[in-house]
Amino acid sequence: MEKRKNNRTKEQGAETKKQIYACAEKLFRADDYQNVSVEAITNMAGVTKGTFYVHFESKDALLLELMMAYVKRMDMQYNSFFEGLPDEMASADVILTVVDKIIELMTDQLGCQNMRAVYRMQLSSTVKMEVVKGYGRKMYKIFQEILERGVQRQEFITKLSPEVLARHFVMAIRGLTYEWCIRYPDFDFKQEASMHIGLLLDGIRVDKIYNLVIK
Amino acid sequence: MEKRKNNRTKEQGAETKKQIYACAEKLFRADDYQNVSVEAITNMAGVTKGTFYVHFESKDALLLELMMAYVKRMDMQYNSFFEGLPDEMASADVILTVVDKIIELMTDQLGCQNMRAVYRMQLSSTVKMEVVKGYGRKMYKIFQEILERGVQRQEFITKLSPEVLARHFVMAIRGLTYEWCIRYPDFDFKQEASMHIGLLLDGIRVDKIYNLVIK
Amino acid sequence: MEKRKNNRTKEQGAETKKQIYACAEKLFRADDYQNVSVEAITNMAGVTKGTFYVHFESKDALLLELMMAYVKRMDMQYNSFFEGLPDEMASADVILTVVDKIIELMTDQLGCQNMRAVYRMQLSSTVKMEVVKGYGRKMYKIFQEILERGVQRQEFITKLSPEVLARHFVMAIRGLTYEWCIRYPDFDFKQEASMHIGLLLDGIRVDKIYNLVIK
Amino acid sequence: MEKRKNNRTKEQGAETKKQIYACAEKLFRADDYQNVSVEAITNMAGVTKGTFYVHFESKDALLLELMMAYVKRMDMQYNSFFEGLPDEMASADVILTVVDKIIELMTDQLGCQNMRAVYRMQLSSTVKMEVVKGYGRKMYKIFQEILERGVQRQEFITKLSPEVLARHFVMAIRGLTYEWCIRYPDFDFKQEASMHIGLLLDGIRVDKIYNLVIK
DNA sequence: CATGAATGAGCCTTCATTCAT
DNA sequence: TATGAATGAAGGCTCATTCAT
Repeated sequence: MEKRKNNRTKEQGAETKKQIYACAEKLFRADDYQNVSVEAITNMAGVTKGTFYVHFESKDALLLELMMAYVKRMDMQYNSFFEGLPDEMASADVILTVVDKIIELMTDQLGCQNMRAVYRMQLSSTVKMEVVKGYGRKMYKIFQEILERGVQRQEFITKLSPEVLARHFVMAIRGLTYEWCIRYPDFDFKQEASMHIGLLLDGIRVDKIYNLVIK
Repeated sequence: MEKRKNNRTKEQGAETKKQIYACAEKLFRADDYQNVSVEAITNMAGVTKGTFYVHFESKDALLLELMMAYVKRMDMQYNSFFEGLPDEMASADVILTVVDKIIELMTDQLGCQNMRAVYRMQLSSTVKMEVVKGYGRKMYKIFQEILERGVQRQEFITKLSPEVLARHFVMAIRGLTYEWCIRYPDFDFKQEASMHIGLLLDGIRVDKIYNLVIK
Repeated sequence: MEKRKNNRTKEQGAETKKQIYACAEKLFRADDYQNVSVEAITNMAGVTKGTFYVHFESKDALLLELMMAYVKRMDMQYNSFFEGLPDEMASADVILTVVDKIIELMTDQLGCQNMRAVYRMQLSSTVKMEVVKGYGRKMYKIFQEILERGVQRQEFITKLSPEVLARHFVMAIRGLTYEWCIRYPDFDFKQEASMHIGLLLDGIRVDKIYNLVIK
Repeated sequence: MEKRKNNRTKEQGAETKKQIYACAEKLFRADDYQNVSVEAITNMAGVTKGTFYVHFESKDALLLELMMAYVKRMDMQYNSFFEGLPDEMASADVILTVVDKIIELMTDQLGCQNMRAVYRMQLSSTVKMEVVKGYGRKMYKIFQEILERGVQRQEFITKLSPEVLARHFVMAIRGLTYEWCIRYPDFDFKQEASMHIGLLLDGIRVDKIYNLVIK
């Protein structure tokens, strides 16, 4: 009898934590981390401030958990999306499609405010970078793979190694994301990214070069 | 006699303001805007809080002034450098040289920590965006001008307008700068920028394309 | 068991609020609203400033509650006294008796200093007028009712409507109260009020007029 | 030569003081004393804060001067107006006309905010009452005189002495003024005062009583 | 007489966090 | 697990007043 109670209590506890978690996410998406108070979160979650501290060590700890989850989730999603693409697809299209997906995920799942928080954290020397540092690692690997294949298939031509190129693509994505963060909502993330990555690709795409010369 | 007195008090006032200004800059460089209190600034400047409000309408107003000064200073320097370049220089080289100069200015005059502060500020929702939006305007104009000329001289070929292209070059610079800020000191800003901008140029440089095809 | 605990904490909270409330009242009685700081209140109440804001949204909100309580208490007491009066009593006497009672309540239950505080508050532009405006509403209704009945019973004769007349009686009471507040203790509130209201009644009392004419 | 200079300086000084004075008056009329800052006054007067303290010991001192001047001016104006009325005018009309004039003076020359300040001061035990206390003295004398004459001419009939009656009329005026202060701008001071004083007069006017009985 | 920079005490309010229950 | 009262440090800002010039 006691056990059952314990289980139920635990379940309820987990439920409550999830609730808080979800509300925090919603609020962080709408406003800056610093402007979202614990009270606002607990009010939305329908619990008291005390409860918050039962489940989270601090506001910072919550943010950390949140971001770790994001990074993990994003990375997994990039990857599974990438792996789902048909092998015969043109490498340039693969890159453009993946980029599109990445932006879609950021826009829909993270939201601008959250991304902003991540970027701000990276610029704050104080904050534990470890968590956030992992961010982009998967993206880098994917780009590298695609580029490598593209070169092998002679779709791409370049003097740079796939590793170096991949780094620059990731940098471009990061730069665009930064732009999105500071220009939101007056920035069409998807379109600008397509164009920008398109530009980078133009320099290495065999087909484009061929086309230009024919003309 | 009266004038001199007046001048002297005025001078002192300006001095104090500068002092506050300088301390604020130092502190904002080290920490986030929101975490720097007016009191911290005035303590460092050796004045009272009241004095702060003699010279600045609010904490926000100070930040605004600070950022405007940054933007203005940088913009002026880009420009005077650009105007000093010989007209007959190849457009691609002009771009690469200007980019080099921009990086040099940032590295030598502002420093990474300072730039970091600017970027952090831009990510703080507190700051009125209007001012920040002006940032890079000069850079943008310069790129636009070079690209336009390059197209006219048939050094560049592209389906995009010079305006759009310029925007993307500026974005690239910004992205690289962000990268520099978060990777410092493990990031060779100059080299990475040259390579990155080089990649972007590759897609529009007539000479490169020609070379590739010949081979 | 859980409930009792909850109740106890709640009780303590209510207790604290009351304590703050009482101290605020005391201080507002002694000095102007603007000159009483939240800190002064909390110091007196033996709590911290933070606690204040647990129980009251703002200093203004506290004042509002305070005033509403005053108004409500007084109004209830007027009313129950009035309703206890015999129906057959002469209307002029009813008015004079009610006025007597009103003065008695003010004198004995509120006290001059308190009334002073209320009047000072009403003169402070800070306070939201809506609440204050309600003040005297009950008194007004009572006067109106008596006057109406008096006219119907032909004890009173006047060209003015009971509503208008009632308003003027209320104003007279308020004026007298103000006088009491600033002249205390050199002002025989009860006597002066009787005389003053008597004068106002003289103009509408049929019996008085009749008497005068006979003579 | 020195003297002339001194004179000129003095003149200018007086001018400046007047200027500050006038601006303070304007601002106090528009807003509460506590909400009008020294800076606001000096800004409007086009002088610096330092100058303010050359001419006035403190903000309070300025208010005091202002009020003393008001009281004096008002009293003088009541009086000269009253003395200008034709001797043969009916006493009731004299009272009504004088009351009208009093209200006019308050409305046009003092303004509601100023009056409010006076009334608040009277309710503040701390403030030096001496100055404000004189307020109304002249008014009382005028009423007394009119009432006395009215009784002598058998226009008024009452069991009360002119002194006592006069006191009640003054109280009524004060009450109405208080009402004006707290109800402004939703209070038609002139009309309400006419009506109210009319009511008081009704009880002592021989003509009115006569009229009623005839009907 | 006039300036205006500087003061410093004070104000209201916020908020992450603790803790007894 | 959940509550909610209490904390206390901090924060941005105001303003009457002083004083050297």
